[in-house]
Amino acid sequence: MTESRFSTEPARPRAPRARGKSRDGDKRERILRAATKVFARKGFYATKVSEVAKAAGVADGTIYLYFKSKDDLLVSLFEDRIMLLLATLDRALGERPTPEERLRCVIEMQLGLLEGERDLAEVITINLRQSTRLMKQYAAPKFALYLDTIARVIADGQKAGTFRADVSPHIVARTIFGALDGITMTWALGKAEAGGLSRAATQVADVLLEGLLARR
Amino acid sequence: MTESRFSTEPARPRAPRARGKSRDGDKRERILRAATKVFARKGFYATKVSEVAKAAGVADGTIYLYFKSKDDLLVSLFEDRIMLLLATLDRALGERPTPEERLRCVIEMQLGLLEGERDLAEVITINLRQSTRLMKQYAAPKFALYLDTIARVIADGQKAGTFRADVSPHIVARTIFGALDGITMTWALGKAEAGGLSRAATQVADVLLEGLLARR
DNA sequence: CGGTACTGAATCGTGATTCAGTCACCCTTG
DNA sequence: CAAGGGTGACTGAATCACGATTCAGTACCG
Repeated sequence: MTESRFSTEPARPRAPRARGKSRDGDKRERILRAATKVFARKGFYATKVSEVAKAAGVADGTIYLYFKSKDDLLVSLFEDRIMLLLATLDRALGERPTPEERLRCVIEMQLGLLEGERDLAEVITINLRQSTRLMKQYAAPKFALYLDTIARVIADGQKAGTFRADVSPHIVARTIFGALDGITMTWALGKAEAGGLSRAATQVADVLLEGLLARR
Repeated sequence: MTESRFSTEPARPRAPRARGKSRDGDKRERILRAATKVFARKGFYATKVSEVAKAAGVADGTIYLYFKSKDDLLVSLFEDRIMLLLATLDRALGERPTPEERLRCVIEMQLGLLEGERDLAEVITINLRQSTRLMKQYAAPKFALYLDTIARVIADGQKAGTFRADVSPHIVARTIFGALDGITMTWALGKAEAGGLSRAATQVADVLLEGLLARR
């Protein structure tokens, strides 16, 4: 957890080489899944590496074959998932022509990804925010990538004349992201009823779209 | 950090009795301020109690005269500040008659409180989200209080016919809170330019208001 | 004095990380 | 085909630094 005082990051452990069936990708994924579950239940700080190991059905030491440290486990979890979201989103956006559809797509996608994954939602909206250092150094760049994608949707809509042009795409992107993140967080902290997120998605989209449309 | 297995919480340490000038309220506040600064810089987990003590100019043990534990320090920080925000907000809302003004008031107040206090902003948007347990047990109730206040503003506006009635005040409240929280977080993680928050406030308010107004 | 606020060095449990082995598998060679 | 041995994944008990918390003692005030 201490600031590394070396300028060169220690090499991320190479995952054991894929062999035949891929026992390995399997194991890394199993550890990530177990970590999500345990982190969500107990919090990152209160979770012992050995508990993650037990939940994943591997030995304590095995975790260090796949991840540099406990921190790295958390960060990898986030990076893996957000990159997946980004890829899915990019693909989906390709098929939506109008700005309205595209905005709705963003909203439905972010909430949809977490709808069935309460644990993941908890980890990302709560546990990930451990330290400023962790956030700034590792999470912020990926966040920025995601925010840029949203901002581009807004900017395109403005250029097309669909969205009002008197607001900054970046501020709007942060607003949208924050709104969704907040919805997710309160959902995860509360009863997390099934379907709650998608119901919220529609309303959030309705309000934001209405607020963003250019008045003629 | 472990789940307390006792049904009765250990009594919060009584702050040393106020005497004459109030040396005590002073000291508690000094510790809270020091904690804010250090937590923001290093993160909660990586901060040693002794560092907070040094920053506050008191002995390590003194902290335990005012707070139950390191956790309690973080939670108290949050509770103190959000209760202040709530009180200020309630007072201000009393003077704003129209729903539009009231909504703008909420937005300006939440962002305004943090504009000059980057450290506090970091602690609340980032460090506070340590563990699910901490959040659920201590922070969530205060959050709920705050969200209710916002929801009431929305509901009143709907009753008055100013705001559209086809969205849930609670979902809208979460959306607004989340948007502001997200704006604050990205601001704190980034350059945190002076004035950045109030500039954002105007735009967020413009978009949300436009999205919420009833169309006739 | 008696009491209260405060101090800070010592304690003591903890848990991340390491590493010396074990195991399973496959390739080589006779 | 069997034996030998090399390779790399995996194991889990031991280490060892760390830092929250405690508490015996000091200082000060009335």
